[in-house]
Amino acid sequence: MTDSTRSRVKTAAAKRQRLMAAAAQVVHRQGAERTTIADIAHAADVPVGNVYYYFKTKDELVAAALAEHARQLEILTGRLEALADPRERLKSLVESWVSQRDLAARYGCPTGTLAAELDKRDDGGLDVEAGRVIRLLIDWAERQFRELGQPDPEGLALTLVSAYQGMSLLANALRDPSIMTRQGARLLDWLDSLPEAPAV
Amino acid sequence: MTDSTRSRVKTAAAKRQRLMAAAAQVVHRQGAERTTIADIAHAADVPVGNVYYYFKTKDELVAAALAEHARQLEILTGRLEALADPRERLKSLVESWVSQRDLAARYGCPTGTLAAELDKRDDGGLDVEAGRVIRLLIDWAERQFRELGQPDPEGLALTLVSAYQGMSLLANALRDPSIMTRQGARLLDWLDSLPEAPAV
DNA sequence: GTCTATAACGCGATAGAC
DNA sequence: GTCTATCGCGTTATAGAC
Repeated sequence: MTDSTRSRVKTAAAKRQRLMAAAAQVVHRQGAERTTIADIAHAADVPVGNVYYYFKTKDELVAAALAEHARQLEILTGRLEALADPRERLKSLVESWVSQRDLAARYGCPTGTLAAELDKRDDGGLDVEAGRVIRLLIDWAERQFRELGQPDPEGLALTLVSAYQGMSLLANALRDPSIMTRQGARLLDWLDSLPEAPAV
Repeated sequence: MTDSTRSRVKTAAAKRQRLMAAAAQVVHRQGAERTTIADIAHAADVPVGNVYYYFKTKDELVAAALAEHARQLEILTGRLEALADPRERLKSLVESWVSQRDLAARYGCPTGTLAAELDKRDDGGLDVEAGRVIRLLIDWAERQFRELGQPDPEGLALTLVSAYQGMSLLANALRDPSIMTRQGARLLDWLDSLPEAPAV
């Protein structure tokens, strides 16, 4: 590979990455259906017609947005692993949700709203892909509850993520960020109330 | 008003009602954006071009779908008022959610998914209207918690509706109706655990 | 590899015959 | 009051110049 080739590849990869990030952001704000290729191209500062060189269809761009959300989630959980106590990891997760309250009140949870939208389709497997991204979060939470020695860690993980999706949707529908703060506080109390090693 | 006029009016009103019910159903399944006027007209068995006689724009049809959901909600809560104990009313509400688990797993909560979709717009006031329908449910639940003598009835109502929206979204995203059953059971336990008249 | 011009299509909305 | 034919627009996707 020559230098010029490498530089061209690097530019192409960078453009592709810019398009992925732009797709994630614009789709979060406008929804997949209302977002046009031109919207994403403009946000990524890439010529409109050129987008098809990187993504053959619009659905591929939506899939890219999902992958970008999955990447962001992995970055977040990766940071949380630095904490020694799984309970602290979970509480820190809740706190990061609350810190995003203004964004959630305006556009909802990026993955949750996208999953809901894609589930209205009968074609393609994009809806299944969205479910997989949400599963990543549930599975991570389940591992934390298991480490805490909780019975039914999957049920607890489901409850936690369900609470997050619910409070995001309500904060969004009622345009009220304080819902995130108030319900987040309830979740923190709940996590604190769980016994360290419950009787079996 | 002559007999013939009344009969014409009655037919027109009936057609309008059919269109409202069809809009609610089709929009729930396909989402507002993917639903075309033709889809609704076909479901209501009304000639396609004739729809505009009853609803001037597509947005008016979406608003009609929201109104239909509000009407269904009032029918449900009206039935629950027959129960003497507010705790039983709330538990019965949860049970009705669980009984709709297959529909929720396929298309989510009708009002919640529609609200999330409409909140992606910056125009019109349809998103605010969707928030109002969700508020109806929260306010009703709040009255029940207040009758139960609970402190912070609004917070409890928010938690309950939030849990419903969250479990509906997860059941939908993961295509798993058993999530409604399991999280519904948790909600019933929670309602049972609330003291009748807590210390002030 | 990059970008422009345009084809092909589906949709909401309207005009006007019945 | 009812319905059909059609316009105009915005969109995805492609063909092909550079």
